[in-house]
Amino acid sequence: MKRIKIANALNALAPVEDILIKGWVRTKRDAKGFSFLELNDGSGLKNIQAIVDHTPETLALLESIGTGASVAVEGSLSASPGQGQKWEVKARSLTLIGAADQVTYPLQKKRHSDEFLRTIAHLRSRTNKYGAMFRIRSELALAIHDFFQERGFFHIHSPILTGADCEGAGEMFRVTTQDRAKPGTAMDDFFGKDAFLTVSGQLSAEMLALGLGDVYTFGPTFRAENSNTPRHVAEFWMVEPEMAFADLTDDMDLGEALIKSVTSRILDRRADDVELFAKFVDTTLMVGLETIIKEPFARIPYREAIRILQEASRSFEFPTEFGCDLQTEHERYLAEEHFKKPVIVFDYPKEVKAFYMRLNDDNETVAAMDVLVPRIGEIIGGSQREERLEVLERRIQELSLSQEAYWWYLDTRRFGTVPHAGFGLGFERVLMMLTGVTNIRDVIPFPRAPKSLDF
RNA sequence: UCCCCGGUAGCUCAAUCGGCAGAGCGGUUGGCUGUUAACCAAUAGGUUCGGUGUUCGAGUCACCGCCGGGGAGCCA
Repeated sequence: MKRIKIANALNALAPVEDILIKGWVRTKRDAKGFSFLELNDGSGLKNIQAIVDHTPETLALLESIGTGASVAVEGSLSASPGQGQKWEVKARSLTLIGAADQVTYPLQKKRHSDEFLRTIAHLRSRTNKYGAMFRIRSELALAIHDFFQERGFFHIHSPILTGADCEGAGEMFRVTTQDRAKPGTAMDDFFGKDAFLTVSGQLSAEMLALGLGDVYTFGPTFRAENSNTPRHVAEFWMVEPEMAFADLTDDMDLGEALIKSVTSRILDRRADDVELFAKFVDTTLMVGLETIIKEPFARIPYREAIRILQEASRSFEFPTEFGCDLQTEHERYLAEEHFKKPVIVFDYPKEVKAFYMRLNDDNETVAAMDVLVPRIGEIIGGSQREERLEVLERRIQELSLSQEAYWWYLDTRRFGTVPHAGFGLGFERVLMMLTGVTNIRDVIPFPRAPKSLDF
């Protein structure tokens, strides 16, 4: 008989005479003459309850079946006389697939701390919370692809290995095939030059956008920064759309639409999983998500943000003068206290932003924009790109960067340049936003961070 | 990397002034029961993160290190 997934079995409209389910035992309760087995196969949050009548054979089997064991149950899907579930499986046969020793199996039938579960990341997807998390994670990835496909964006694969530290986004991991114990130069290495893991797919995305029109990348990104915070990991996933013939307003419109779209999609498709987080992780989650969907995001120029901060009734540790980058405390004040909803800050001083961002007519600011979300902070960072060859060359010079290294980048401004814009969206930070989980290490199955490379 | 807090049973935590190392949950055993993180009873379970030191005596005090959490920086 073909196995049916538990999520589908629980959705049945009528009783089913013959059904086969397989899953892991979440809990076993013994009654007089029979036992209850609650099974979960990961297909959904809800367990299915199986009723196993005691016979000499099943009693022997049930001895070695406890929390964590994997089993197969064949029987009939029947209306449950008990409270709490519509359907249950009346077992005709029970098979033990893999036992779990009750003394050493680390997952108990009770709540565990996130810190402990992180030490058993290989097993935590068997808990309600992490099962829900990784189902939401999967749905979010699909939601992002659908959002862009519906708008005619092409999904491109930007390289993960990159040749030089010219991506301008922080410390990089070096990739080498050389033996640490033997001396050798970069010339002798695999690529004949230094190689690194990418910190951004943006430059590639720009090149492709200036040929395909609208594109996006969605891939792993690596930062070798020694960041020890609940918001940073060394390996994370980033979504980077890039649009030709677009300006900063188009960019902000796209970012806002994307966040709104994926939020409603998750609430629609993974409602029960999100509900778990709303119930046990952050009781204000639903209100916040409704606000994100319904309310237009606030949009203010950087100068206005500075003015708001200066007029704030509270004081800040860091200065709030024109030219200062916005600190975490400033971003949180704007999103959480002042606007109480997502806010897009744009037109930043050129000094605090990257060389490729388009210089505004005031010669002081660039067409950059950050989307700040309550509780999370920066979730999107983007800009209109500098499309004017002379201005771009001057900016590269001002920042003492190498013209030669960017020859191909500059070529696109040399031949048929067009205004274009894009941004980077932190995939894990969206998951934190959607679930209320406050540590980024708990939204990715196997987090990589300084001094942490297990599993 | 900097600042603050923590590390005690499988898990979550307690232990007064430096004086016999405990509880709840989980496990095991037995009982009860169409049960819902079932219930009742009994029971086992310890290198108090590691090292060095102070002391008659250290879970407790000092120093060094490791690990975890929170805040900051860097950033998505």
